[in-house]
Amino acid sequence: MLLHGLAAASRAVAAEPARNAKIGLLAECLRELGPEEAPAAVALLSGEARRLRVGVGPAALRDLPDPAGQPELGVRETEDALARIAAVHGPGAQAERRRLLHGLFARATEEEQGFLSGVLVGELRQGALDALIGDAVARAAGVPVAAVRRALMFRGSARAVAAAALTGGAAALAAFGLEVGRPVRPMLAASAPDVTAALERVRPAALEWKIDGIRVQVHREGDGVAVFTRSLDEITARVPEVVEAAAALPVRSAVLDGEAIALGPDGRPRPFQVTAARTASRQDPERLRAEVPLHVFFFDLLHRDGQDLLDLPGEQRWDALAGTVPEALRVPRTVTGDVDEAHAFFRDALAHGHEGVVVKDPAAPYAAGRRGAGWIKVKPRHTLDLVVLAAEWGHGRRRGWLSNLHLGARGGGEDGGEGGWVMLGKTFKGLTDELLAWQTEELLRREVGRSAWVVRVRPELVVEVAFDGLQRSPRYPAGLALRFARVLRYRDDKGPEEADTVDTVRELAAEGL
DNA sequence: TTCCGACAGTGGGGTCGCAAT
DNA sequence: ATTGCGACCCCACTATCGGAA
Repeated sequence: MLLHGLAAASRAVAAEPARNAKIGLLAECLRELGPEEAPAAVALLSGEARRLRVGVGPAALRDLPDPAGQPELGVRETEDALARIAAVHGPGAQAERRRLLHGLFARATEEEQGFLSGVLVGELRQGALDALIGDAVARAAGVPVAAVRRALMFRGSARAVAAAALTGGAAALAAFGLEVGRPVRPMLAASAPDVTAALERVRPAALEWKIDGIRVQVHREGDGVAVFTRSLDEITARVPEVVEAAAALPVRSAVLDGEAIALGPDGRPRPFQVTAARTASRQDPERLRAEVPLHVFFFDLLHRDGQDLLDLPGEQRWDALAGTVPEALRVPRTVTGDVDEAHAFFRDALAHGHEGVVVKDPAAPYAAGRRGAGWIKVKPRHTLDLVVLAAEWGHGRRRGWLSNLHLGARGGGEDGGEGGWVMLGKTFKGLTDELLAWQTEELLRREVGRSAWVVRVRPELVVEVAFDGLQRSPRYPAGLALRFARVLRYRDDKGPEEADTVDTVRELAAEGL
């Protein structure tokens, strides 16, 4: 099949609102492609092709050659071309990548160019990613959806699962299982506003500290250890402390789930930025660990000595973990049905400088790759009343609306802020369609200037903003930025002169927020 | 040669709308 | 009613390349 056909299918999927219909369109397309070409199509459609690190982003897509008049690119050929671009490294790489990219785009029609750009920046916007594509693979191959889902959980790659399903059917999918050394998709947590709400959903529950580090999945086989991130990238060489901790466990083989975090000499967590920088760096790990030591807190055990545990209830997995991992390497935990006791545990986690708690259903199996209701995270919520300084035009379904808000605190003006307002960050979250329409109108009424994406406004509207914490910022004038800011509501009862001041924010930061 | 800007990619993430159940 | 999924974009950071100093 030509890329043309795939691009057309993607466009049809985007235009179709119903999920079953999207799956039907995708399945039909995969059937037409057949087992030879469908895996490549799955890689392109699901965003997996991009994860090869093609090295092409929005900037490289800004000036492109004129499109071809006639479609001629094949699906397989396109995937191969992207892989070739990804393989280019070293001096002259940018020029060579550009040459290859332009060669590819010059052979693509206008619609194909748009499709390829979407693939490369991960913005296909067809309303179908991994999950729906998985369902489409199941339908095209005539196998149960559950079989595909399970294979996907054990094998991050939708491409590989599609190839197996379409050539070997259910039997081939059944061969996918937990393999020590190959990462599975980590189980994710839903969230609740507070401990009480979480316990209403799960009771009694296991509560564990929520550690603000990076997720690690640790595989041990004999003397060998491999460490993977949440996105299944391998970081073994960067985290020797984790490797040593796993190597010392009294097992032949194990797959563990946990969180790695930089702790200070007092045992209190360092800011997330410190952990992130440490684990992202590929410099000499021995020097790094001397400067910023990591600690690992394990909270789950998926496999031990030849036995898969992930279908067991959480309680049993924890018991197995407790029998395998010393207490110092386990996340602090309690089991209770009592709301007061749960609150006390939550407060204790915060008192130790941690992020909050994860409330877990003791009966829940390990639902890899799902944001199931089995785990619920709870974090304290802070709020500020801030002023809207400007807004950016939205994309996709927010096109035509002012979406992303620039948020400012009241300041003396000596902070480099404009007109006495000090910008602390942006947010586009928490806005309903109704609110988007309303704020677009109200903000345009207050417009004082604009550039390509940004409309600056008179600082008159006050929003109540929730956020998780404050972080050091090299970008914003106060040297501080909000973490995970989202809009709760517009304060029509407050004028800008009643907004929170940057001094208040500084005090919060000093308190360790 | 060294420095620095631009870019890509990765870590952490919350909330809404809607289809399906 | 609830759940699952995709879309909407945030901020900080490192690595890399390539051109300026």
